[in-house]
Amino acid sequence: MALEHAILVSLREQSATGYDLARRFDASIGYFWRASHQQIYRTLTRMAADGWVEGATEHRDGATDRTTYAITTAGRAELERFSATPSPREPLRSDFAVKLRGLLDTEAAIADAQARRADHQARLDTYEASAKRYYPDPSALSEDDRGPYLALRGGILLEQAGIAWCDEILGQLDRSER
Amino acid sequence: MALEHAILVSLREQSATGYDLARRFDASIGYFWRASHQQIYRTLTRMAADGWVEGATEHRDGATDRTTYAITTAGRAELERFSATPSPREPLRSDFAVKLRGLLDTEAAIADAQARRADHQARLDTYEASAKRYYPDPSALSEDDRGPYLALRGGILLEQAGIAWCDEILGQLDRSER
DNA sequence: AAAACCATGTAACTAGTTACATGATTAA
DNA sequence: TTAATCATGTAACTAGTTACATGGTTTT
Repeated sequence: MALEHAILVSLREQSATGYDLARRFDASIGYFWRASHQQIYRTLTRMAADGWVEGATEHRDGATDRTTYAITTAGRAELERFSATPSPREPLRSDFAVKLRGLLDTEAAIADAQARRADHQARLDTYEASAKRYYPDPSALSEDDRGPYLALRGGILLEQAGIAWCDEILGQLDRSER
Repeated sequence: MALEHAILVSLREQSATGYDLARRFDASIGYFWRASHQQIYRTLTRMAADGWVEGATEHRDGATDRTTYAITTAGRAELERFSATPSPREPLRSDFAVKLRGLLDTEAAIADAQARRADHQARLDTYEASAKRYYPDPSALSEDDRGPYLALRGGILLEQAGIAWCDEILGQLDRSER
């Protein structure tokens, strides 16, 4: 399970509250692993019990208590163990491909493909802006940047493939629709 | 949830036992939606209760009873409803990308990328063989073949993107390793 | 004779989603 | 003064995984 590991990766970069993590999971690390705040709080509690993270609670008058989590030595060890373990391939589950496979409603499929294309394009734009901003010269990356850069490249390649797929679908279905 | 719909798509093509479906989920429809036999039997029971499929049980002396499921009118209606509903984008969850993002062990990452590349290549070979066999002339597809062909094309494009990603990773990490 | 395949499940567990809930602080 | 943001959760539910279980039939 990688939610724990995604959290560890993020906390290694910078300690954070559950709330901070939830926001990071809306971008950066969240490009590769989705998680809701409910899940994050639940998982942080378990990780603290396991000793992978340590929470420091700050009482603030008026405002809600705030717990900032930091990665522990055991957490770092776990990340190293994870890092050395081959990752299983993610099981593929695509509503859209299932729908295409059983194609019944061409017009709906066209609308769907158009919406997906726009979504892919929007993400691609985000990723490319990130790449340009943080890694302007990929041939001269610092050691710390290589991993994040390559992860981002994966996102870019996947979005591009998604766009190419939508274009093929639209090409085929639009033509046969007329 | 698309497991029900993947089952309906498959049963619409041909009625089947749970066992048959489980095997189909190792190939064809399973290229786009993974499911274990346990999940399939459980889901078929619920779908029968919902009236989307109908099971006919055959008692065979000596051998285990066998229930063959067929899609019902209600099941077809549900498939049409599904077909007309925009599909949400699948939430992205990649162990491998998380690992890359927090890159700690370059050698392990290289090994991982090599294994993934081989896996992508193997699937790509399978998909391309399927495409060649069943849809030798994509410019002249029958109406029934358009959906399955386009779904397969999605698989092909995704695997190609996966291979390209692995190659970039290996290019970067191999170079910096030496 | 052993292995693979046919055929169907139960049980316990882990992961993820959806809905609901609370209450302060800061920016428009 | 209204909306957005900060901050944290509980509860109920749905989906998926892992381990275990049974027993006949066909192929090597």
